[in-house]
Amino acid sequence: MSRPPLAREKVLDAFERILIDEGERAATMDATARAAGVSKGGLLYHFGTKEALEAGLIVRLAELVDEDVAAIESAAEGPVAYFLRSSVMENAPLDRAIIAASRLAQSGNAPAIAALHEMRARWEDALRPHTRSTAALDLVMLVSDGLYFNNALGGDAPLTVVPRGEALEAVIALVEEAIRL
Amino acid sequence: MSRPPLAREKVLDAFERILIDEGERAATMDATARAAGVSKGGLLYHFGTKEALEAGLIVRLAELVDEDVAAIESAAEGPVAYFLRSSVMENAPLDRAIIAASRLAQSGNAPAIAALHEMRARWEDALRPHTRSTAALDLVMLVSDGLYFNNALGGDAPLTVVPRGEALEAVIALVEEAIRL
DNA sequence: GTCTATAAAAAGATAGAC
DNA sequence: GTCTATCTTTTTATAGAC
Repeated sequence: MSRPPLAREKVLDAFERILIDEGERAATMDATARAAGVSKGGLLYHFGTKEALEAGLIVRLAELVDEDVAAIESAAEGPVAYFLRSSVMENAPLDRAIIAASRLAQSGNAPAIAALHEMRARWEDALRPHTRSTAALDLVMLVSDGLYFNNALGGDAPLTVVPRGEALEAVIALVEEAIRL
Repeated sequence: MSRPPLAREKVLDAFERILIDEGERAATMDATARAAGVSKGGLLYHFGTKEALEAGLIVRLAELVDEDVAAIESAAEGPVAYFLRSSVMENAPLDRAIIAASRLAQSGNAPAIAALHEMRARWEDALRPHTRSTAALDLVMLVSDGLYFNNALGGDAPLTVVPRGEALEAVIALVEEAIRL
């Protein structure tokens, strides 16, 4: 696994950041190049089209999902609690990749939609053995979705103040009670 | 309350539809005019700027939220069950307005963010008397968010197959058990 | 690998005819 | 109220120098 060129990663970081903070519309190649500190020509050497730039982000997401699923399966506190706690956006690389990909998905970007689908399927597979019924698994996934996508909506101003700390632990306790095997 | 001009409503419908199905990027004034069956000049008579067009959508959302909160408060089956069941996107006018507004919110559109915040606050106020704790209210809101925004992501291809029918009822039963007063 | 220059198309908006 | 024509700026992309 060779280290990718630094400029390439900087471009990808910038593109991701603009998608998250300012939305799909603002995430132009021009704005991305400027934010990455390279010229448009420089960007176009690494990503020849906008589609290639978007695809670069999806590849990054897929790699981070691999790591995440492994962490869920081996969590000491139990997969469900770990999964819900890690569903609160912490600005971690995976969180950022998910939000950026979901921005692309909303414009109908097929690879982004497929990658998010697969991510969800893998989470479900990892959690299924730890829930007592389909409804229980659905409940866990829905709460996770709520935690993620609520905070993802507003950029600076999240749509809602998602429960944190004590409040989050209380919700996790309610869910664990409801789904106990 | 006088009936607004037909062309104006057609423009708003078209703008909303493109935002939902194709995303923020595709929702240009040109594309909106074409989809509404009017010329760009015709559109600009009703909405002089893109900002005005976006504001028109937010006004529509606010009106639909008023109706929805009234329906929640007077639901025969109980506010929580009604609220969760109606959180599954049914392509109703309110659902469409929420998704369209959330597309705008993701670009940092301040009125859209404010309107979605207020909507959420009003839902919480309506449901609070019917939950036994803050955590219980959080749980209900998170499940609702999960139901909404998951289906909202993909346009044609929703991110996940949100539980419907029997499966949805099972989740609602789990939640009602967990939050019982 | 990275740059400048530039082309071709699409964006938001204005002016004015009907 | 609705249209066509036009202007300006932005966006994606190409060409070719360094």
